[in-house]
Amino acid sequence: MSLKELAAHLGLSQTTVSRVVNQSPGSRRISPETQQRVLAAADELNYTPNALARGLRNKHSQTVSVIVPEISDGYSTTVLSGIEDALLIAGYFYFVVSHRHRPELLRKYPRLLLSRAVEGIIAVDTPLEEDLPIPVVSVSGHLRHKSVVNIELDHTLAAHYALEHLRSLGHREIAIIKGQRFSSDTQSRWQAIQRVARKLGITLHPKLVVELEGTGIGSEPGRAATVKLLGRQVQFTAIFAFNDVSAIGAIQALRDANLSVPRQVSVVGFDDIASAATNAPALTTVRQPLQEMGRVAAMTLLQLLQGESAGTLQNPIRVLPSFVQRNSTASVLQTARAQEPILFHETRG
Amino acid sequence: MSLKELAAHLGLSQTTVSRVVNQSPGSRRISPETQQRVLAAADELNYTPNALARGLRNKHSQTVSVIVPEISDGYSTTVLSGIEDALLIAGYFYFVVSHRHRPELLRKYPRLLLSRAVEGIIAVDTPLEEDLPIPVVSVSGHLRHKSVVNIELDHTLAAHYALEHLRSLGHREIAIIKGQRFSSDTQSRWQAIQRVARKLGITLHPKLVVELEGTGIGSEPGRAATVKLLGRQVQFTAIFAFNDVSAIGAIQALRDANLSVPRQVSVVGFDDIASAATNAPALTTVRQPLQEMGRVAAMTLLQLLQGESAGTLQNPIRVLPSFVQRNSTASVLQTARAQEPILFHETRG
DNA sequence: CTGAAAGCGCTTACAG
DNA sequence: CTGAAAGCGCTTACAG
Repeated sequence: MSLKELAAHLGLSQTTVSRVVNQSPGSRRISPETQQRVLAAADELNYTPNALARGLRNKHSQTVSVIVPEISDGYSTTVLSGIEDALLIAGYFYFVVSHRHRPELLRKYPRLLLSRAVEGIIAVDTPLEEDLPIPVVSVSGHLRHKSVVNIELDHTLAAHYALEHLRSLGHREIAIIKGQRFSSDTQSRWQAIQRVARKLGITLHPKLVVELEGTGIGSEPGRAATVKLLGRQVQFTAIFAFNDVSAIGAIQALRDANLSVPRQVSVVGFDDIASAATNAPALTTVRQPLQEMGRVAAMTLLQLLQGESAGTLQNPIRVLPSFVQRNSTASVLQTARAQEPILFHETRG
Repeated sequence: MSLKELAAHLGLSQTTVSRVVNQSPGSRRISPETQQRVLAAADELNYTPNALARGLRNKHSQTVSVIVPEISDGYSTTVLSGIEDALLIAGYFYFVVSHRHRPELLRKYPRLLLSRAVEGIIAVDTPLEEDLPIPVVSVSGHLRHKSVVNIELDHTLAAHYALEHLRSLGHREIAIIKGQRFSSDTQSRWQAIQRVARKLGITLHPKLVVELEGTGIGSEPGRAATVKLLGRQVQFTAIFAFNDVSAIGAIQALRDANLSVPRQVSVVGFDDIASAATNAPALTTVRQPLQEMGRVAAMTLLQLLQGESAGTLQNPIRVLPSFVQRNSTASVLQTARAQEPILFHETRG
């Protein structure tokens, strides 16, 4: 059922019918009776305007895209659920694409999306190389292009929560699991940790710093990093992990090495994904307000599409972490280690 | 950069340029030199065809939609990751919408999507009321419309895995947590459980059957159902939960009631979402090949879009579960209960 | 080997 | 108060 057919059916012009179904300005002067007739017929004949034609004519597609590293992880999807709320209310639909850290996908997706006439892009934890001709909002992406508005967590506060918590529990030998090189948050989080550690008088021994490697998903990279850490034979009583999945992996590795969490080693995660609360043990973690970050990102993009300039908005837009204390951390005084030193190298295969 | 501009730049007609950039049949007879010139210019001037115009003209948008109950849960997103692989390779993009079990969204989304000219829909665990004029593939949706191809798990085998496992461990008093009324899998899974229980000689006491209630996400509904179960003061040594998140909730409720899993109560989940393995205790569960189900759904939809008729395809397409034994189940002989009866009503508030 | 022209389904400036 | 016509950016049947 096209507009033309509907108009023919009513004995009216497409112009008139278009005006009333869209309640466009021009519809103000159309007689109420005609309006009723049109609306009734549109409803009865189940007329739905063709969004392709409308988009072509109006030069806007009411479509945006969300680009994420991986659709199946808890991080991206929590952000997505926040994005969806704001977007669908505004009448926008969105394409989801995931690049899985593959450089060729990162390169070609922006162009592909442009050819799909998306009006804007939300990039989640994704480094976008080129400066795009459409508005971009970046969540945890730390992009420095003019047209990009960044939504960023306050990493200093985040680091403060975690390190101060561990320090107050008596931990001094704290291992850090840094993020993968390709993860946008890795640098800023690591810098914040160094800054805060210095302020708190905590020394970060280089041998107690490992980084996640590879594009593996789930807890595997965290497990591998922790195995490597244990292999270095340097004493530690706590681990601050880059994110919850790697904290979960770290706990697996510690358990495999017969180290009890939190009795012998405390572990702090990051993100507070859904499974953090149900993990064994339940994860003490720095919570990112992921859903809120998604909602803010979507609302910001909507503003940009409304014509707001990226320059006039606050940029970056900061969001605040919170701290969730559960069962993966404990006082170092209560650990076995306080009684008898644990020789980590004993645990090596 | 439009086709018209590109053509003007080259001193050629739109027809010719269109033919070569699309390598359409007509391009066979265009001189190699012209082809080279066109391709070079297109590349240099960064020409990207307007997908809206192309879709309007060709009557296909190269777009489909995936409709899920909830974007932020592990189930939908694992299916989504399987869908994405197959779809993007074929040059299709997809809109994601989530209905969150809200009837008005379930009613209006199909129309909205139709007006967006989507060529097909993949419905994940979602009941679609009307028969749509485009191909629909349903994952765990159990839809019975002519135009719908269903991807369905073999629920009989799934029930067999779980119940036979529990029976072999000595469990006789097995509680069942059924799914929410609105969940498409609820009926078929429950029927399979009854059938298999009968075959295995297991009696399902009506008082040991509870159902998940409400649209709450995460583990909360499973926890609430288990609290209700405990309140009924009927003896049981095992729970077969509708899915992993409710199994996780059940374990929380049992722990709150001072019942140890698996020492006093065994719990079997369903799905094998990512957090099943890292839960405390790690979940014994019936695994659905969710990613494969997504991939099969996408490939099937692609076939239908290629003109294959739903009638000629196998329907439903069955996929097989597998069984993953972890630490949430144990032999009933080793339980405390074997020595001394546990009075569940003692645990009530 | 190449092109002029029609038409996909809309919206809107212009006219009456 | 209503409509005829142009045009958004494409593709393709038809013509030469």
